[in-house]
Amino acid sequence: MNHQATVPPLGTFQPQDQPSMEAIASSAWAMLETQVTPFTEVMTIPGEIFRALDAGGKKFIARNFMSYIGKNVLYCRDGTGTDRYFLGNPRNFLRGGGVIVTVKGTEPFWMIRSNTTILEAAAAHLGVNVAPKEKKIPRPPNAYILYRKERHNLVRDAHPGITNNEISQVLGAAWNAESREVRQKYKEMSDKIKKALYEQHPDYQYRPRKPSEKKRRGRRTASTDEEIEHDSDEVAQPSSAD
DNA sequence: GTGAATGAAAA
DNA sequence: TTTTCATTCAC
Repeated sequence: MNHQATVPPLGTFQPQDQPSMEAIASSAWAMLETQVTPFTEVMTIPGEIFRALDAGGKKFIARNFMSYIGKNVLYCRDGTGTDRYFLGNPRNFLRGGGVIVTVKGTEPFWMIRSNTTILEAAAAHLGVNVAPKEKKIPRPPNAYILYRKERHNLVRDAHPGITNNEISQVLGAAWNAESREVRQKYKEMSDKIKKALYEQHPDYQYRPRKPSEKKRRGRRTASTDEEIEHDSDEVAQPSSAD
């Protein structure tokens, strides 16, 4: 408001109202220690407190906790949205679909695997924007698909109640019975469409998913009887249970 | 999500 | 050689 003519003593100013780092660390530990029970494996640290700690303070807290659980510990930011950090053995972060994400130059953070991709989570962690993922470009239709598409409605109207599967059977037979010229005509159409697609999307590339990751379209063949490879992404979740 | 046909492209 | 997927939409 108004500036008084108060003159602070020169050269003698000291931030008396600033608690020392040691004081912060020890009071932080005093508070966190209340979480410790004989079964505690992971400690939760409010973001505010975590940030008030410097490297030495964090080390101090970590050592104290280590002496309790007798295991190495790791700081991990909660990547699921809550402003808090976890401190515990890495194993405890890897259960129930949890993963530890590390981004070069930053502290690791923990998150539960969900619809959010690791890249998106990492971007959020860094407060950085990620280029919106480009929409998937559909495969160009082949000659038969074009043929079927063109006649689909005709067959429909001519056969009330007919199913799409039956339409496929009808048009599949019709296609095979079609003259070479006619089939060639559709082939050229599909080639034109394909060519146009490659001009619009020079980088386009057909990328079928691996033998079904999720939506396996049942194809049963002698060689399909093998057991499907299991995704063994071991992940963990901050859990004291063991 | 699956099925039912055909065929291109990839693994 | 085997698998996905592009079209369609009832189931």
